Amino acid sequence: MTLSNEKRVAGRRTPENVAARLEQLILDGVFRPGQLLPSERRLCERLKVSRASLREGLRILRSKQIIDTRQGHGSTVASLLPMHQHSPLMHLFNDHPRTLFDLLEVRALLEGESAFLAARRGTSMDRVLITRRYREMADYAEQAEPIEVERLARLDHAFHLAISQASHNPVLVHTLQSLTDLLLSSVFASVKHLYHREGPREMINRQHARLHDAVVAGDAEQAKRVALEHLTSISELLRELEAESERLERSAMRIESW
Amino acid sequence: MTLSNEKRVAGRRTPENVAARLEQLILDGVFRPGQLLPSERRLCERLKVSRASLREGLRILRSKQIIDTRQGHGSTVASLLPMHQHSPLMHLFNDHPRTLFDLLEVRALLEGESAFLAARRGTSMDRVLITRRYREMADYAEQAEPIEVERLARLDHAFHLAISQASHNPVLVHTLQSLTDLLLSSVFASVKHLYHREGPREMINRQHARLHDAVVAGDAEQAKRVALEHLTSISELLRELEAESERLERSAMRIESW
DNA sequence: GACCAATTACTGGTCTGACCATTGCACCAC
DNA sequence: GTGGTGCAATGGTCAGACCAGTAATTGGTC
Repeated sequence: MTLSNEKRVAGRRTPENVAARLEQLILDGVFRPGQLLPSERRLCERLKVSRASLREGLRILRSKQIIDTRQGHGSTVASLLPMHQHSPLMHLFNDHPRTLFDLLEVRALLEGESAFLAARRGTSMDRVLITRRYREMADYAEQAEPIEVERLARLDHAFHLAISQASHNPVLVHTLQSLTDLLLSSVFASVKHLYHREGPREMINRQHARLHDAVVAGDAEQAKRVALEHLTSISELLRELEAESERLERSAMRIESW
Repeated sequence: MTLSNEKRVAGRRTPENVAARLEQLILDGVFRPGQLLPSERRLCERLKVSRASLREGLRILRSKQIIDTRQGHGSTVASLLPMHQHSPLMHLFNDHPRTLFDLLEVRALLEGESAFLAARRGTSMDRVLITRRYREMADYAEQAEPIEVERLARLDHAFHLAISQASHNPVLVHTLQSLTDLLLSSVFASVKHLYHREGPREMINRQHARLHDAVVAGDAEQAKRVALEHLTSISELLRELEAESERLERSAMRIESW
Protein backbone atom coordinates (compact mmCIF):
# COMPACT_ATOMS: atom_id res chain seq x y z
CA MET A 1 0.00 0.00 0.00
CA THR A 2 2.66 2.47 0.99
CA LEU A 3 4.72 1.51 -2.00
CA SER A 4 1.89 1.72 -4.49
CA ASN A 5 1.20 5.24 -3.21
CA GLU A 6 4.42 6.46 -4.72
CA LYS A 7 3.72 8.83 -7.54
CA ARG A 8 5.65 7.37 -10.40
CA VAL A 9 5.70 10.08 -13.01
CA ALA A 10 5.56 7.72 -15.96
CA GLY A 11 2.55 6.02 -14.42
CA ARG A 12 0.34 9.01 -13.74
CA ARG A 13 -2.34 9.46 -16.34
CA THR A 14 -3.13 13.13 -16.20
CA PRO A 15 -3.19 15.52 -19.17
CA GLU A 16 -0.34 17.55 -17.67
CA ASN A 17 1.74 14.41 -17.55
CA VAL A 18 0.80 13.48 -21.10
CA ALA A 19 1.92 16.91 -22.25
CA ALA A 20 5.16 16.66 -20.30
CA ARG A 21 5.98 13.22 -21.69
CA LEU A 22 5.28 14.27 -25.27
CA GLU A 23 7.33 17.43 -24.78
CA GLN A 24 10.21 15.31 -23.53
CA LEU A 25 9.92 13.02 -26.54
CA ILE A 26 10.12 16.06 -28.78
CA LEU A 27 13.11 17.47 -26.91
CA ASP A 28 14.79 14.07 -27.12
CA GLY A 29 14.40 14.19 -30.87
CA VAL A 30 12.05 11.22 -31.09
CA PHE A 31 9.57 13.54 -32.76
CA ARG A 32 11.31 16.21 -34.79
CA PRO A 33 10.16 19.72 -35.71
CA GLY A 34 7.95 19.68 -38.78
CA GLN A 35 7.19 16.01 -38.34
CA LEU A 36 3.66 14.63 -38.08
CA LEU A 37 2.91 13.04 -34.72
CA PRO A 38 1.22 9.62 -34.58
CA SER A 39 -2.57 9.79 -34.60
CA GLU A 40 -4.45 10.45 -31.37
CA ARG A 41 -5.67 6.87 -31.22
CA ARG A 42 -2.16 5.50 -31.59
CA LEU A 43 -0.78 7.91 -28.98
CA CYS A 44 -3.54 6.74 -26.62
CA GLU A 45 -2.29 3.16 -26.81
CA ARG A 46 1.34 4.14 -26.61
CA LEU A 47 0.91 6.43 -23.59
CA LYS A 48 -1.71 4.19 -21.97
CA VAL A 49 -4.26 6.93 -21.56
CA SER A 50 -7.79 7.65 -22.74
CA ARG A 51 -8.36 9.77 -25.77
CA ALA A 52 -10.06 12.47 -23.70
CA SER A 53 -7.00 12.91 -21.48
CA LEU A 54 -4.67 12.70 -24.43
CA ARG A 55 -6.61 15.41 -26.21
CA GLU A 56 -6.42 17.70 -23.17
CA GLY A 57 -2.70 17.03 -23.10
CA LEU A 58 -2.39 17.95 -26.76
CA ARG A 59 -4.34 21.11 -26.04
CA ILE A 60 -1.72 22.08 -23.47
CA LEU A 61 1.03 21.66 -26.06
CA ARG A 62 -1.04 23.59 -28.55
CA SER A 63 -1.46 26.49 -26.12
CA LYS A 64 2.32 26.47 -25.66
CA GLN A 65 2.61 26.55 -29.45
CA ILE A 66 4.66 23.38 -29.44
CA ILE A 67 2.36 21.55 -31.84
CA ASP A 68 -0.11 22.57 -34.52
CA THR A 69 -3.28 20.54 -35.14
CA ARG A 70 -5.51 20.29 -38.21
CA GLN A 71 -8.69 18.29 -38.40
CA GLY A 72 -8.52 15.34 -40.76
CA HIS A 73 -4.77 15.75 -41.00
CA GLY A 74 -3.04 15.40 -37.65
CA SER A 75 -0.73 17.22 -35.27
CA THR A 76 2.67 18.44 -36.40
CA VAL A 77 5.55 19.53 -34.22
CA ALA A 78 6.07 23.29 -34.56
CA SER A 79 9.22 24.18 -36.43
CA LEU A 80 10.38 26.83 -33.94
CA LEU A 81 10.48 25.18 -30.53
CA PRO A 82 10.18 27.61 -27.64
CA MET A 83 12.65 26.12 -25.15
CA HIS A 84 11.44 28.41 -22.45
CA GLN A 85 7.94 29.65 -23.01
CA HIS A 86 9.03 32.74 -21.11
CA SER A 87 11.26 33.80 -23.94
CA PRO A 88 10.40 33.11 -27.53
CA LEU A 89 13.86 34.50 -28.18
CA MET A 90 15.65 31.59 -26.61
CA HIS A 91 15.95 29.58 -29.78
CA LEU A 92 17.84 32.39 -31.43
CA PHE A 93 20.74 31.87 -29.09
CA ASN A 94 21.04 28.29 -30.19
CA ASP A 95 21.01 29.13 -33.87
CA HIS A 96 23.01 32.35 -33.86
CA PRO A 97 25.32 33.13 -30.96
CA ARG A 98 25.70 36.56 -32.50
CA THR A 99 22.31 37.37 -31.00
CA LEU A 100 24.09 37.71 -27.69
CA PHE A 101 25.66 40.95 -28.86
CA ASP A 102 22.34 42.17 -30.18
CA LEU A 103 21.00 41.62 -26.71
CA LEU A 104 23.85 43.55 -25.17
CA GLU A 105 23.20 46.35 -27.64
CA VAL A 106 19.59 46.69 -26.53
CA ARG A 107 20.55 46.31 -22.92
CA ALA A 108 23.10 49.07 -23.19
CA LEU A 109 20.42 51.35 -24.55
CA LEU A 110 18.03 50.62 -21.70
CA GLU A 111 20.74 50.61 -19.06
CA GLY A 112 21.93 54.00 -20.30
CA GLU A 113 18.46 55.51 -20.16
CA SER A 114 17.89 53.88 -16.80
CA ALA A 115 21.04 55.51 -15.36
CA PHE A 116 20.08 58.81 -16.95
CA LEU A 117 16.60 58.82 -15.44
CA ALA A 118 17.86 57.56 -12.09
CA ALA A 119 20.27 60.47 -11.85
CA ARG A 120 17.56 62.92 -12.85
CA ARG A 121 14.52 61.57 -10.99
CA GLY A 122 15.99 59.57 -8.12
CA THR A 123 14.87 60.61 -4.64
CA SER A 124 17.21 60.78 -1.67
CA MET A 125 15.82 57.45 -0.54
CA ASP A 126 16.72 55.98 -3.93
CA ARG A 127 20.26 57.30 -3.60
CA VAL A 128 20.64 55.77 -0.15
CA LEU A 129 19.52 52.40 -1.51
CA ILE A 130 21.79 52.62 -4.53
CA THR A 131 24.77 53.45 -2.34
CA ARG A 132 23.94 50.60 0.03
CA ARG A 133 23.81 48.09 -2.84
CA TYR A 134 27.00 49.52 -4.24
CA ARG A 135 28.84 49.19 -0.93
CA GLU A 136 27.64 45.61 -0.43
CA MET A 137 28.98 44.71 -3.83
CA ALA A 138 32.22 46.66 -3.58
CA ASP A 139 32.97 45.41 -0.06
CA TYR A 140 32.51 41.85 -1.17
CA ALA A 141 34.62 42.34 -4.26
CA GLU A 142 37.46 43.83 -2.20
CA GLN A 143 37.47 41.17 0.46
CA ALA A 144 40.05 38.43 0.65
CA GLU A 145 39.84 35.51 -1.73
CA PRO A 146 38.15 33.27 -2.56
CA ILE A 147 35.26 35.10 -4.18
CA GLU A 148 32.06 33.19 -4.79
CA VAL A 149 31.23 34.19 -8.33
CA GLU A 150 27.53 33.44 -7.97
CA ARG A 151 27.23 35.71 -4.98
CA LEU A 152 29.11 38.52 -6.68
CA ALA A 153 26.86 38.23 -9.71
CA ARG A 154 23.81 38.52 -7.44
CA LEU A 155 25.17 41.65 -5.77
CA ASP A 156 26.05 43.11 -9.14
CA HIS A 157 22.55 42.49 -10.36
CA ALA A 158 21.04 44.04 -7.22
CA PHE A 159 23.10 47.19 -7.80
CA HIS A 160 21.91 47.64 -11.36
CA LEU A 161 18.36 46.84 -10.31
CA ALA A 162 18.46 49.57 -7.66
CA ILE A 163 19.52 52.06 -10.29
CA SER A 164 16.76 51.05 -12.68
CA GLN A 165 14.20 51.28 -9.90
CA ALA A 166 15.31 54.81 -9.20
CA SER A 167 14.23 55.68 -12.74
CA HIS A 168 10.64 55.34 -11.47
CA ASN A 169 9.59 53.72 -14.71
CA PRO A 170 8.23 50.24 -13.98
CA VAL A 171 8.14 49.31 -17.64
CA LEU A 172 11.82 50.07 -17.94
CA VAL A 173 12.58 48.05 -14.81
CA HIS A 174 10.61 45.11 -16.10
CA THR A 175 12.04 45.13 -19.61
CA LEU A 176 15.57 45.40 -18.31
CA GLN A 177 14.87 42.59 -15.88
CA SER A 178 13.69 40.23 -18.61
CA LEU A 179 16.69 40.96 -20.78
CA THR A 180 19.04 40.38 -17.87
CA ASP A 181 17.37 37.08 -17.05
CA LEU A 182 17.69 36.10 -20.67
CA LEU A 183 21.35 37.05 -20.67
CA LEU A 184 22.16 35.17 -17.50
CA SER A 185 20.30 32.04 -18.53
CA SER A 186 22.10 31.93 -21.85
CA VAL A 187 25.66 32.87 -21.00
CA PHE A 188 25.99 32.55 -17.28
CA ALA A 189 29.04 30.41 -17.78
CA SER A 190 30.77 33.17 -19.75
CA VAL A 191 29.83 35.78 -17.19
CA LYS A 192 31.40 33.58 -14.56
CA HIS A 193 34.65 33.56 -16.47
CA LEU A 194 34.55 37.32 -16.61
CA TYR A 195 34.43 37.56 -12.84
CA HIS A 196 37.13 34.98 -12.42
CA ARG A 197 39.82 37.05 -14.07
CA GLU A 198 41.57 39.80 -12.23
CA GLY A 199 41.86 42.27 -15.09
CA PRO A 200 38.23 42.40 -16.23
CA ARG A 201 37.03 42.35 -12.64
CA GLU A 202 38.98 45.45 -11.76
CA MET A 203 37.81 47.28 -14.83
CA ILE A 204 34.21 46.42 -13.98
CA ASN A 205 34.74 47.59 -10.43
CA ARG A 206 36.04 50.95 -11.57
CA GLN A 207 33.10 51.41 -13.91
CA HIS A 208 30.67 50.53 -11.16
CA ALA A 209 32.25 53.13 -8.93
CA ARG A 210 31.98 55.82 -11.57
CA LEU A 211 28.39 54.83 -12.35
CA HIS A 212 27.47 55.01 -8.69
CA ASP A 213 29.08 58.42 -8.25
CA ALA A 214 27.42 59.91 -11.31
CA VAL A 215 23.94 58.68 -10.40
CA VAL A 216 24.20 59.77 -6.78
CA ALA A 217 25.61 63.15 -7.85
CA GLY A 218 22.60 63.56 -10.14
CA ASP A 219 24.75 63.99 -13.23
CA ALA A 220 22.41 62.40 -15.75
CA GLU A 221 24.55 62.80 -18.86
CA GLN A 222 27.62 61.41 -17.16
CA ALA A 223 25.59 58.50 -15.71
CA LYS A 224 24.34 57.55 -19.14
CA ARG A 225 27.83 57.81 -20.62
CA VAL A 226 29.36 55.58 -17.96
CA ALA A 227 26.56 53.02 -18.24
CA LEU A 228 27.08 52.80 -21.99
CA GLU A 229 30.83 52.41 -21.55
CA HIS A 230 30.21 49.71 -18.99
CA LEU A 231 28.04 47.64 -21.30
CA THR A 232 30.33 48.26 -24.23
CA SER A 233 33.34 46.91 -22.40
CA ILE A 234 31.42 43.90 -21.15
CA SER A 235 30.48 43.23 -24.73
CA GLU A 236 34.10 43.50 -25.82
CA LEU A 237 35.28 41.22 -23.04
CA LEU A 238 32.74 38.60 -24.01
CA ARG A 239 33.83 38.89 -27.61
CA GLU A 240 37.44 38.24 -26.65
CA LEU A 241 36.33 35.31 -24.54
CA GLU A 242 34.43 33.89 -27.47
CA ALA A 243 37.40 34.19 -29.80
CA GLU A 244 39.58 32.55 -27.21
CA SER A 245 37.27 29.59 -26.70
CA GLU A 246 37.07 29.16 -30.45
CA ARG A 247 40.84 28.93 -30.59
CA LEU A 248 40.71 26.32 -27.84
CA GLU A 249 38.07 24.35 -29.67
CA ARG A 250 40.06 24.36 -32.86
CA SER A 251 43.17 23.11 -31.11
CA ALA A 252 41.07 20.47 -29.38
CA MET A 253 39.80 19.38 -32.76
CA ARG A 254 43.30 19.15 -34.08
CA ILE A 255 44.15 16.87 -31.21
CA GLU A 256 41.06 14.73 -31.75
CA SER A 257 41.69 14.37 -35.44
CA TRP A 258 44.93 12.62 -34.80
CA MET B 1 -24.52 43.00 -35.76
CA THR B 2 -24.28 42.13 -32.12
CA LEU B 3 -27.23 39.82 -32.46
CA SER B 4 -26.03 37.97 -35.52
CA ASN B 5 -22.61 37.67 -33.93
CA GLU B 6 -24.07 36.19 -30.81
CA LYS B 7 -26.19 33.77 -32.74
CA ARG B 8 -23.34 32.65 -34.91
CA VAL B 9 -21.07 32.33 -31.89
CA ALA B 10 -23.65 30.68 -29.71
CA GLY B 11 -24.33 28.04 -32.30
CA ARG B 12 -20.85 26.56 -32.61
CA ARG B 13 -19.96 23.96 -30.05
CA THR B 14 -16.20 24.01 -29.98
CA PRO B 15 -13.95 24.35 -26.91
CA GLU B 16 -12.56 27.66 -28.19
CA ASN B 17 -16.07 28.97 -28.39
CA VAL B 18 -16.91 27.68 -24.93
CA ALA B 19 -13.89 29.51 -23.57
CA ALA B 20 -14.81 32.68 -25.43
CA ARG B 21 -18.39 32.62 -24.19
CA LEU B 22 -17.36 32.02 -20.59
CA GLU B 23 -14.75 34.76 -20.85
CA GLN B 24 -17.41 37.14 -22.10
CA LEU B 25 -19.71 36.20 -19.23
CA ILE B 26 -16.87 36.99 -16.83
CA LEU B 27 -16.12 40.30 -18.54
CA ASP B 28 -19.83 41.14 -18.45
CA GLY B 29 -19.77 40.63 -14.72
CA VAL B 30 -22.16 37.66 -14.73
CA PHE B 31 -19.38 35.70 -13.00
CA ARG B 32 -17.29 37.94 -10.80
CA PRO B 33 -13.65 37.56 -9.73
CA GLY B 34 -13.30 35.28 -6.72
CA GLN B 35 -16.67 33.72 -7.38
CA LEU B 36 -17.18 29.97 -7.83
CA LEU B 37 -18.42 29.01 -11.28
CA PRO B 38 -21.36 26.60 -11.65
CA SER B 39 -20.32 22.94 -11.74
CA GLU B 40 -19.12 21.43 -14.99
CA ARG B 41 -22.32 19.41 -15.36
CA ARG B 42 -24.47 22.50 -14.94
CA LEU B 43 -22.34 24.50 -17.41
CA CYS B 44 -22.74 21.67 -19.92
CA GLU B 45 -26.50 22.03 -19.85
CA ARG B 46 -26.40 25.81 -19.91
CA LEU B 47 -23.94 26.02 -22.82
CA LYS B 48 -25.46 23.03 -24.64
CA VAL B 49 -22.16 21.24 -25.01
CA SER B 50 -20.69 17.91 -23.94
CA ARG B 51 -18.60 17.71 -20.82
CA ALA B 52 -15.49 16.78 -22.82
CA SER B 53 -15.70 19.96 -24.87
CA LEU B 54 -16.57 22.03 -21.85
CA ARG B 55 -13.55 20.69 -20.01
CA GLU B 56 -11.26 21.55 -22.91
CA GLY B 57 -12.77 25.02 -22.89
CA LEU B 58 -12.10 25.34 -19.17
CA ARG B 59 -8.55 24.20 -19.80
CA ILE B 60 -8.09 27.08 -22.20
CA LEU B 61 -9.25 29.55 -19.56
CA ARG B 62 -7.00 27.84 -17.04
CA SER B 63 -3.98 28.21 -19.32
CA LYS B 64 -4.86 31.89 -19.64
CA GLN B 65 -4.99 32.04 -15.84
CA ILE B 66 -8.54 33.30 -15.96
CA ILE B 67 -9.91 30.55 -13.73
CA ASP B 68 -8.46 28.28 -11.08
CA THR B 69 -9.72 24.72 -10.68
CA ARG B 70 -9.54 22.35 -7.71
CA GLN B 71 -10.76 18.78 -7.76
CA GLY B 72 -13.75 18.20 -5.53
CA HIS B 73 -14.23 21.93 -5.13
CA GLY B 74 -14.87 23.65 -8.43
CA SER B 75 -13.54 26.42 -10.65
CA THR B 76 -13.18 29.96 -9.32
CA VAL B 77 -12.70 33.11 -11.36
CA ALA B 78 -9.20 34.45 -10.74
CA SER B 79 -9.15 37.61 -8.68
CA LEU B 80 -6.65 39.43 -10.90
CA LEU B 81 -8.07 39.16 -14.38
CA PRO B 82 -5.21 39.20 -16.86
CA MET B 83 -6.77 40.76 -19.93
CA HIS B 84 -3.85 39.29 -21.77
CA GLN B 85 -1.73 36.81 -19.90
CA HIS B 86 1.24 37.70 -22.09
CA SER B 87 2.55 40.27 -19.68
CA PRO B 88 2.97 40.23 -15.96
CA LEU B 89 2.91 43.99 -16.38
CA MET B 90 -0.73 44.11 -17.29
CA HIS B 91 -2.01 44.55 -13.78
CA LEU B 92 -0.05 47.76 -13.51
CA PHE B 93 -2.27 49.35 -16.11
CA ASN B 94 -5.33 48.67 -14.05
CA ASP B 95 -3.83 50.05 -10.88
CA HIS B 96 -1.89 52.99 -12.29
CA PRO B 97 -2.84 54.36 -15.69
CA ARG B 98 0.28 56.50 -15.48
CA THR B 99 2.22 53.39 -16.42
CA LEU B 100 0.99 53.90 -19.95
CA PHE B 101 3.28 56.88 -20.30
CA ASP B 102 6.17 54.98 -18.80
CA LEU B 103 5.59 52.44 -21.54
CA LEU B 104 5.60 55.09 -24.19
CA GLU B 105 8.83 56.46 -22.74
CA VAL B 106 10.59 53.12 -23.13
CA ARG B 107 9.06 52.56 -26.51
CA ALA B 108 10.29 55.92 -27.72
CA LEU B 109 13.79 54.95 -26.68
CA LEU B 110 13.67 51.66 -28.55
CA GLU B 111 11.86 53.07 -31.55
CA GLY B 112 14.45 55.80 -31.80
CA GLU B 113 17.34 53.38 -31.71
CA SER B 114 15.51 51.13 -34.13
CA ALA B 115 15.14 53.94 -36.65
CA PHE B 116 18.76 54.95 -36.10
CA LEU B 117 20.07 51.45 -36.76
CA ALA B 118 17.70 50.91 -39.67
CA ALA B 119 19.03 54.02 -41.39
CA ARG B 120 22.60 52.98 -40.69
CA ARG B 121 22.47 49.21 -41.32
CA GLY B 122 19.48 48.75 -43.60
CA THR B 123 20.15 47.00 -46.89
CA SER B 124 18.61 48.05 -50.17
CA MET B 125 16.15 45.19 -49.77
CA ASP B 126 15.18 46.54 -46.35
CA ARG B 127 14.59 49.97 -47.86
CA VAL B 128 12.36 48.53 -50.57
CA LEU B 129 10.29 46.73 -47.96
CA ILE B 130 10.03 49.79 -45.74
CA THR B 131 8.89 51.91 -48.67
CA ARG B 132 6.36 49.30 -49.69
CA ARG B 133 4.87 49.18 -46.19
CA TYR B 134 4.88 52.95 -46.07
CA ARG B 135 3.05 53.26 -49.37
CA GLU B 136 0.45 50.67 -48.37
CA MET B 137 -0.25 52.63 -45.24
CA ALA B 138 -0.17 56.07 -46.83
CA ASP B 139 -2.31 55.02 -49.78
CA TYR B 140 -4.91 53.62 -47.47
CA ALA B 141 -4.86 56.69 -45.25
CA GLU B 142 -5.36 58.98 -48.23
CA GLN B 143 -8.22 57.04 -49.76
CA ALA B 144 -11.83 58.14 -49.52
CA GLU B 145 -13.76 57.60 -46.31
CA PRO B 146 -14.68 55.58 -44.46
CA ILE B 147 -11.41 54.36 -43.02
CA GLU B 148 -11.39 51.09 -41.13
CA VAL B 149 -9.41 51.98 -38.07
CA GLU B 150 -8.38 48.40 -37.34
CA ARG B 151 -6.90 48.01 -40.78
CA LEU B 152 -5.05 51.30 -40.59
CA ALA B 153 -3.61 50.31 -37.22
CA ARG B 154 -2.37 47.04 -38.73
CA LEU B 155 -0.69 48.84 -41.63
CA ASP B 156 0.85 51.34 -39.22
CA HIS B 157 2.20 48.50 -37.14
CA ALA B 158 3.59 46.75 -40.22
CA PHE B 159 5.44 49.91 -41.20
CA HIS B 160 7.13 50.30 -37.84
CA LEU B 161 7.88 46.58 -37.79
CA ALA B 162 9.63 46.82 -41.16
CA ILE B 163 11.83 49.59 -39.80
CA SER B 164 12.75 47.67 -36.69
CA GLN B 165 13.56 44.61 -38.78
CA ALA B 166 15.93 46.68 -40.85
CA SER B 167 17.93 47.30 -37.67
CA HIS B 168 19.06 43.67 -37.97
CA ASN B 169 18.82 43.25 -34.25
CA PRO B 170 16.30 40.49 -33.45
CA VAL B 171 16.32 41.30 -29.76
CA LEU B 172 15.31 44.85 -30.51
CA VAL B 173 12.58 43.66 -32.86
CA HIS B 174 11.22 41.29 -30.27
CA THR B 175 11.32 43.71 -27.35
CA LEU B 176 9.63 46.39 -29.38
CA GLN B 177 7.03 43.89 -30.53
CA SER B 178 6.11 42.89 -26.97
CA LEU B 179 5.80 46.48 -25.87
CA THR B 180 3.61 47.28 -28.85
CA ASP B 181 1.38 44.32 -28.13
CA LEU B 182 1.12 45.46 -24.57
CA LEU B 183 0.24 48.95 -25.65
CA LEU B 184 -2.41 47.87 -28.12
CA SER B 185 -4.05 45.41 -25.76
CA SER B 186 -4.28 48.01 -23.03
CA VAL B 187 -5.33 51.11 -24.86
CA PHE B 188 -6.57 50.01 -28.25
CA ALA B 189 -9.73 51.98 -27.67
CA SER B 190 -7.76 55.16 -27.17
CA VAL B 191 -5.62 54.51 -30.21
CA LYS B 192 -8.79 54.10 -32.20
CA HIS B 193 -9.93 57.53 -31.13
CA LEU B 194 -6.61 58.93 -32.23
CA TYR B 195 -7.12 57.62 -35.74
CA HIS B 196 -10.69 58.79 -35.86
CA ARG B 197 -9.83 62.47 -35.59
CA GLU B 198 -8.67 64.39 -38.58
CA GLY B 199 -6.09 66.57 -36.80
CA PRO B 200 -4.03 63.89 -35.05
CA ARG B 201 -4.24 61.62 -38.06
CA GLU B 202 -2.68 64.21 -40.34
CA MET B 203 0.07 64.94 -37.86
CA ILE B 204 0.84 61.23 -37.60
CA ASN B 205 0.86 60.92 -41.37
CA ARG B 206 3.36 63.76 -41.74
CA GLN B 207 5.63 62.21 -39.12
CA HIS B 208 5.44 58.84 -40.83
CA ALA B 209 6.47 60.46 -44.09
CA ARG B 210 9.46 62.17 -42.51
CA LEU B 211 10.46 58.98 -40.72
CA HIS B 212 10.30 57.01 -43.93
CA ASP B 213 12.35 59.56 -45.82
CA ALA B 214 15.04 59.75 -43.17
CA VAL B 215 15.44 55.99 -42.87
CA VAL B 216 15.51 55.40 -46.61
CA ALA B 217 17.97 58.28 -47.06
CA GLY B 218 20.21 56.65 -44.47
CA ASP B 219 20.23 59.71 -42.23
CA ALA B 220 20.49 57.92 -38.90
CA GLU B 221 20.48 60.97 -36.63
CA GLN B 222 17.48 62.48 -38.36
CA ALA B 223 15.63 59.14 -38.28
CA LYS B 224 16.13 58.86 -34.56
CA ARG B 225 15.01 62.45 -34.02
CA VAL B 226 11.82 61.99 -36.03
CA ALA B 227 11.00 58.70 -34.32
CA LEU B 228 11.36 60.34 -30.92
CA GLU B 229 9.17 63.26 -32.00
CA HIS B 230 6.60 60.80 -33.29
CA LEU B 231 6.34 58.94 -30.01
CA THR B 232 6.39 62.15 -28.01
CA SER B 233 3.44 63.57 -29.88
CA ILE B 234 1.50 60.32 -29.60
CA SER B 235 2.10 60.49 -25.89
CA GLU B 236 0.85 64.07 -25.75
CA LEU B 237 -2.23 63.24 -27.79
CA LEU B 238 -3.09 60.39 -25.47
CA ARG B 239 -2.61 62.65 -22.49
CA GLU B 240 -5.06 65.16 -23.94
CA LEU B 241 -7.50 62.36 -24.66
CA GLU B 242 -7.22 61.17 -21.10
CA ALA B 243 -7.88 64.61 -19.69
CA GLU B 244 -10.85 64.96 -22.00
CA SER B 245 -12.43 61.66 -21.00
CA GLU B 246 -11.96 62.61 -17.36
CA ARG B 247 -13.90 65.79 -17.94
CA LEU B 248 -16.66 63.74 -19.58
CA GLU B 249 -16.74 61.32 -16.68
CA ARG B 250 -17.01 64.11 -14.18
CA SER B 251 -19.93 65.70 -16.03
CA ALA B 252 -21.57 62.28 -16.31
CA MET B 253 -21.21 61.88 -12.57
CA ARG B 254 -22.81 65.24 -12.01
CA ILE B 255 -25.77 64.12 -14.08
CA GLU B 256 -26.04 60.81 -12.27
CA SER B 257 -25.93 62.45 -8.88
CA TRP B 258 -29.17 64.31 -9.54
C1' DG C 1 -22.36 22.09 24.83
C1' DA C 2 -17.78 20.80 22.62
C1' DC C 3 -15.29 17.92 20.14
C1' DC C 4 -14.25 14.30 16.76
C1' DA C 5 -15.08 10.54 13.44
C1' DA C 6 -18.06 8.59 9.87
C1' DT C 7 -21.34 9.52 6.37
C1' DT C 8 -22.85 11.59 2.32
C1' DA C 9 -23.68 14.47 -1.41
C1' DC C 10 -21.52 17.10 -3.97
C1' DT C 11 -17.19 18.57 -6.96
C1' DG C 12 -13.60 17.76 -10.78
C1' DG C 13 -10.78 13.80 -13.26
C1' DT C 14 -10.70 9.84 -16.23
C1' DC C 15 -12.37 6.20 -19.22
C1' DT C 16 -15.03 3.96 -22.92
C1' DG C 17 -17.08 3.53 -27.27
C1' DA C 18 -19.70 5.65 -30.50
C1' DC C 19 -20.67 9.00 -34.20
C1' DC C 20 -19.69 13.42 -37.03
C1' DA C 21 -16.71 16.42 -40.19
C1' DT C 22 -12.62 17.11 -42.78
C1' DT C 23 -8.72 15.65 -45.23
C1' DG C 24 -6.00 13.26 -48.58
C1' DC C 25 -5.27 9.71 -51.59
C1' DA C 26 -6.16 5.92 -54.63
C1' DC C 27 -9.07 4.85 -58.21
C1' DC C 28 -11.74 5.47 -62.26
C1' DA C 29 -14.17 7.61 -66.22
C1' DC C 30 -13.39 11.00 -69.63
C1' DG D 1 -3.29 14.05 -68.31
C1' DT D 2 -7.65 15.84 -65.99
C1' DG D 3 -11.23 15.91 -63.06
C1' DG D 4 -14.48 13.57 -60.35
C1' DT D 5 -15.65 9.96 -56.71
C1' DG D 6 -15.30 6.95 -52.91
C1' DC D 7 -12.99 5.39 -49.07
C1' DA D 8 -10.16 5.24 -45.21
C1' DA D 9 -7.77 7.78 -41.85
C1' DT D 10 -7.61 11.83 -39.10
C1' DG D 11 -9.24 15.15 -35.55
C1' DG D 12 -13.75 16.88 -33.16
C1' DT D 13 -17.75 15.95 -30.43
C1' DC D 14 -20.88 13.35 -27.73
C1' DA D 15 -23.11 10.48 -23.89
C1' DG D 16 -22.82 7.93 -19.85
C1' DA D 17 -20.26 5.56 -16.50
C1' DC D 18 -16.98 5.31 -12.79
C1' DC D 19 -12.87 7.12 -9.90
C1' DA D 20 -11.11 10.53 -6.59
C1' DG D 21 -11.06 14.42 -3.85
C1' DT D 22 -13.79 18.03 -0.77
C1' DA D 23 -16.67 19.76 2.66
C1' DA D 24 -20.83 20.06 5.02
C1' DT D 25 -23.78 17.14 7.77
C1' DT D 26 -24.58 13.78 10.92
C1' DG D 27 -24.21 11.25 14.99
C1' DG D 28 -21.73 9.62 18.67
C1' DT D 29 -18.67 10.44 22.64
C1' DC D 30 -16.87 12.96 26.37
